[in-house]
Amino acid sequence: MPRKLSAVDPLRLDNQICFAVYSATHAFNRVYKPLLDRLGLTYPQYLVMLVLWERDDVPVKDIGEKLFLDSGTLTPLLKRLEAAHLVKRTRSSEDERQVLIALTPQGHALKEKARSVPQSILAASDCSVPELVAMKDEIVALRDRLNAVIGE
Amino acid sequence: MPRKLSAVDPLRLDNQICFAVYSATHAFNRVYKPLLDRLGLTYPQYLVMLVLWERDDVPVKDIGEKLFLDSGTLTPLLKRLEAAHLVKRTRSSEDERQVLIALTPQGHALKEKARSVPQSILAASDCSVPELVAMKDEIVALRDRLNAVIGE
DNA sequence: TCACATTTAATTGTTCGCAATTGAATGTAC
DNA sequence: GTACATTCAATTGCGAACAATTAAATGTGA
Repeated sequence: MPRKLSAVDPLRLDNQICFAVYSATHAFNRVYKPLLDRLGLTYPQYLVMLVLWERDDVPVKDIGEKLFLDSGTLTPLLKRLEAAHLVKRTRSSEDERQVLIALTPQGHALKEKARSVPQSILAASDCSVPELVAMKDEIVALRDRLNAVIGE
Repeated sequence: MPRKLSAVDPLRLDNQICFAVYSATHAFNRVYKPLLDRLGLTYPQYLVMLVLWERDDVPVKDIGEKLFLDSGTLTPLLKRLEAAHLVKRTRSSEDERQVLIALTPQGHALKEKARSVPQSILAASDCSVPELVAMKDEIVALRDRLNAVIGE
């Protein structure tokens, strides 16, 4: 007995892993929204803050490499973070092409308010930590294989 | 011997499954770009066409429910598809609140040109079909759990 | 040294994505 | 059958995301 044709149709929406990933991204965004509203951040801004909380006083390029974003996205985003008094943008004196991004005291302080975010997300995902870690590793591996192809 | 602190820091970028998903979405987008350029479509437009190739003459709302997008996103996107002569937008006579989206002959014909896309993506992902299907199912399950929380 | 390439951010223009609002059509309660 | 609520698409405004270009600073080779 042949399985349903739809189960193997390569153009069927439900068979696309890319759509699974795409729609999961938006689902995450919607879960994050109320949590990040309290911090006054959007999700991409939150990602930039995660990078800076690990290490700040870094050039825009470094942030871009970690987040896979370019200056066309980051420049206006960082200006908004600066307008919110969370970061300071300073042109490097050693290499005047670079703009260094440093946290303000408020930017540092916001980390404390952000500590509760990951566990809220964990609760919403309704999934064990080991399961999530395994999924994350698989998705990162897939992403890296895709990115490898782009470079060709 | 304790494992590295960074391995369990919940605010560390590399520990965030949401960032894995977010960055994988962008990686997919970049792989799709050259393929979809040949069809004259963006990735979200391609998703809409996938929906319509399964069944057309459907209201905007139905497309939105399948793709988790609202009219604020779809209305301008569908107008661009109409300007490209791929779809026709007609207000329903039975319920004048609805706008029905139907494929034009060119819209139908584009499906043939799109058939090669999925296998190019499969090749780029450098992954077996069963592995991809398993990942897709896990991600969809996670997405649905996240979406369930949003409705609360 | 001087021409040339490379690096880095910023800018411009187009397309998503969504919240909030609007306005018209439809459904429901009384 | 008239208020009232609901549904549906469109609109507005803002923040990404990215391609393409620009401009300034730096590096390199002859």
